Amino acid sequence: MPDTTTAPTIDDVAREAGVSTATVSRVINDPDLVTVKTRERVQAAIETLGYTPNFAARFMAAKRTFTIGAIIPTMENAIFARGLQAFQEELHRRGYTLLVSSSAYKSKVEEEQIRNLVARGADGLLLIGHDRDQAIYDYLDRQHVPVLVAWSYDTNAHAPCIGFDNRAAMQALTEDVIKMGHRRLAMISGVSEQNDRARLRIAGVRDAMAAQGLDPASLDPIEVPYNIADGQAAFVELIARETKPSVVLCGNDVLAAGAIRGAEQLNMKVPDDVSITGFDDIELAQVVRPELTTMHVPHRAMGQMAAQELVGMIEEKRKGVSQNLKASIVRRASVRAL
Amino acid sequence: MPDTTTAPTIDDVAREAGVSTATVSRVINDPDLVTVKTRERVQAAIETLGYTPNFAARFMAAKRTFTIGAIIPTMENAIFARGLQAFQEELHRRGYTLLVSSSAYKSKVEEEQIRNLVARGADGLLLIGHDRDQAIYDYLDRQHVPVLVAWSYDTNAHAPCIGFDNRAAMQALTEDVIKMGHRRLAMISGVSEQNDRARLRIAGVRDAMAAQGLDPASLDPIEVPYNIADGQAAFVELIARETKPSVVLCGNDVLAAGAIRGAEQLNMKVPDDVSITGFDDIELAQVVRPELTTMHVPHRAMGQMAAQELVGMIEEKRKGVSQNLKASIVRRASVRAL
DNA sequence: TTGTAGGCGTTATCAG
DNA sequence: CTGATAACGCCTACAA
Repeated sequence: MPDTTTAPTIDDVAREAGVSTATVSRVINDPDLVTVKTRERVQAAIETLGYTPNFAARFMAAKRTFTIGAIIPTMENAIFARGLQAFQEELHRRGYTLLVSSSAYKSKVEEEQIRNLVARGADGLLLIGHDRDQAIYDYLDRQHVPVLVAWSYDTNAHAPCIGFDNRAAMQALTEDVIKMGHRRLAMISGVSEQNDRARLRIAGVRDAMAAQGLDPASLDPIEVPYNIADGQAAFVELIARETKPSVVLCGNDVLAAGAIRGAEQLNMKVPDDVSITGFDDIELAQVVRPELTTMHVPHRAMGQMAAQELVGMIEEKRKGVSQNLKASIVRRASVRAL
Repeated sequence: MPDTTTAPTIDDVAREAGVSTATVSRVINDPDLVTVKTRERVQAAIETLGYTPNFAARFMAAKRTFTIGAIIPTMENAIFARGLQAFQEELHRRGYTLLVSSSAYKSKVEEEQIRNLVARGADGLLLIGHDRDQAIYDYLDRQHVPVLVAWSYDTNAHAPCIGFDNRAAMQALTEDVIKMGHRRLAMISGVSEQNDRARLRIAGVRDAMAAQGLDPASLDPIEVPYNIADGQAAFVELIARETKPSVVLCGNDVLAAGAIRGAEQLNMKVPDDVSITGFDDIELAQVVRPELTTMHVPHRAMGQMAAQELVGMIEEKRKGVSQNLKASIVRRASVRAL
């Protein structure tokens, strides 16, 4: 009598089907190696017992899990949602499962999650941005876990990446704004510590200022967490400065949405009294009024390509090749020419 | 010479520290059982080798992973984000790691993810809503994996739940609207198949209509996926009907945001020409213009309580106890009295 | 085509 | 307090 109080194992299936465990294993992993007849018998046994292979055991024996881990800074806003969705879809298509954790933008937490996912046998990891301790890369190296970085392109970095040039993109957007006549620039940035995207976007604004004859040092960005309330508060603070900005460049669309609220709060009209730009072009950018002028990021392409590349690295045991995707300016109503 | 091409194991640590593997295991899992001296020696060895215990092996031996799995319908919009964040934080506080997958509202995918998480040794599972095949609950039962359902309260269901009464909440919101003078109601719902939240919200609208002397059968909800574009299209379709609605009740805030865009597209003023309501009270509700009258759901409380309850079920090996949280109407500018 | 048996990295039991 | 050693469930040579 089978033990129903515990999950069925491959032994139970073997016994039920009257074959060896090796045969059961084969019909699961390489069905062609088994006669149709026995295969069917085994499958029936699996069915009636409701057997599911135990991943842990499988992993220990085979060292493969067909699982990929992704650690994103946050699930609270939609910044990574679309890209991750595409990543997951492509992974699914290739027979991999995605496990995701969020680090709340805390590097300690991220490290913990990385170790966790690795210890759990993730065949590969997707990380956002390059900024993290070298020790983590060393660890990943020792564990032979392929890592791919997304959302940021930087060939000098330790890991291959599928992303875009945050700095150049922000420079382009800023130059566009300057060319529309803006001279008094202000910026609301995400917290730049351990966040290359935020850091590089600030640098991009300064690049543009320098290129257009403005003083880069005069930019004094406010750094706040990426959420609407903080963006709003930062905007109010910015407007209170002695030289009131004509445009507020935001590190992302969420912050920009907050800035728009800040403007409302101060009874300022956007873009008549002040222009505002975002970054990322998430759905939110078209929901707020006025719609945001922002930098469009190819979220889905990035996610999909990342999946392809990471799976390639795993299956072909090769180094990843980085890709620099194109981000492009989307001009909408939140900026006006002066 | 230690093998540096492969991850260090407990054996390596034991050798390095000159103790047995059992001792190493002890300093990791129950440090008090070991002398301070040997403990320190072992910890040093762990440090220098960069050792991380292998979860799979650990799971096989101990049958515990301190991991909890959550499967949410989507990560693309923020509906579940805040609650999940709170869930994760509470879990982290209690020493558990959260692994999340998204099912894209597809029951087949969800089932796959469930099996995956279980096979992977999840100590417990968080699922959204009650609607799924009985077979899945049976499977979970056989595997002795505790399950908790969130976002929906229903004591007749197979699993304990931490949620709110979707039906009663929607009824309350609808009655509120009716009492403001609205008689021509229309609804944009999420796809209700395998989605009790959507289904119950429709029922709630009908309950309210019946209670207020309107004909429930006259409601002919349009069901679309939960996203802005579909909400917009549905709104346009609704307005084209022969009896133009005075209020459009939406299954959630995302759909409502879409409806607002639909109104803009048709040059209708909200709430002057048509009122619109949402559900969930996510951040989006306060970003759109006009701000949404909606049903506030206690996302964070729900997530936190779910974590507490699920951990309790796991650690005390007991049945879960359901909780009916209170959702409350938030009146903002998208509805006007007639 | 199928079966046998060793090993994967830990934990836990039982001695010492 | 510490050390052997037997599981845990599966995969994979190797044999038959």
